[in-house]
Amino acid sequence: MEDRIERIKQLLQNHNYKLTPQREATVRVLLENEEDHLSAEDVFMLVKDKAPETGLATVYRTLELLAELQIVHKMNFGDGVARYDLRSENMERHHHHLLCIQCGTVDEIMDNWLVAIEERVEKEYKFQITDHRLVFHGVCYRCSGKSRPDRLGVDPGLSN
Amino acid sequence: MEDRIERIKQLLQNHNYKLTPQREATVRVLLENEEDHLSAEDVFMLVKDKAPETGLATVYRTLELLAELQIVHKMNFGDGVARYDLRSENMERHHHHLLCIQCGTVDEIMDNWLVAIEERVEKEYKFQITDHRLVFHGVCYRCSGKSRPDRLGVDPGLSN
DNA sequence: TTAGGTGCAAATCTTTTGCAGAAAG
DNA sequence: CTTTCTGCAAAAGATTTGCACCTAA
Repeated sequence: MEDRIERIKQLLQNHNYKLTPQREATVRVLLENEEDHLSAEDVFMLVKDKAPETGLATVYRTLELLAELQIVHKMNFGDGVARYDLRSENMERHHHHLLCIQCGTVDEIMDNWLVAIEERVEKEYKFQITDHRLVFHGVCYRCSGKSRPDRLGVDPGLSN
Repeated sequence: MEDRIERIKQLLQNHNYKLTPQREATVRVLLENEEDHLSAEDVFMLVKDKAPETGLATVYRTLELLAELQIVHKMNFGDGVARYDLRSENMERHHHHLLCIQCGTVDEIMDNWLVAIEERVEKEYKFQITDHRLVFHGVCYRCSGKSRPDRLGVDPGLSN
């Protein structure tokens, strides 16, 4: 937790940005909700708990900044708001989403199944890949009354 | 062309919707630009050529309707506008996107590479897939000064 | 005839910006 | 100090909605 903040602080400073209290609060919120895909408004409300004087515009600016520095991912699930999530430091690009069309939950899955496909795309389409976004739409285990799949790991919420 | 319109007309009528001139013009625009990924505003401007009295709100309403009926795909490439494209009738779900981070062009590729992956997701994550969205971000053949890859087919524009 | 559609303008919602006043390094 | 930030309120876009008037089937 603290070490990750420290690392992000370094990253900011390397680019001549300051780690203000507002930015730190924002980063903490993201860190504490790594499992979720928060909208700017979501983040704003959570940030207000830590630093009540923070303005919404600042949250937007911070999220944009963090996305530029590739500290967070900005995503769009088609519900009219951008959603943000921390890029966890190891498994970059091995990270896809399951969007439930019934309850709207977004689960994350981690796999590197696309590696072979990426190679083919690069070759056959002369396209130099830097990133990808893969979202499966469908019905999640909750909505079809199944137990939580082992692959998803323990239910979120308590860590940090 | 005409037969596809006829089929869409049937589909609408099956759901108690009418094929008004405005809707027909919208469908024709989508049909004539199958290769592209038009925004609502784009569609609106093209529809005005065919049916000048049409309002923007109607275009939005039509696109939403067509998306509900799964006649078009509504997509979000992160540039702040929704983009729409006809679901061509056969190769459903075998259809991905290459988004160039330099020129912004979106190319379509067709492949069923994900079939095996979908099976694993369904089994290992207990997730019943209905659809997926796969976008590769990177640099296209144009921006890296290469020739058009064969796999992409002839340059668009003239068909129908 | 009548349920479903339409255009227009106003309303909503998300995100961005201008600016004068802070504050981090 | 000086450059970078911040809050606020206003602006900008995209999309939706209310309403009185049409029109496809």
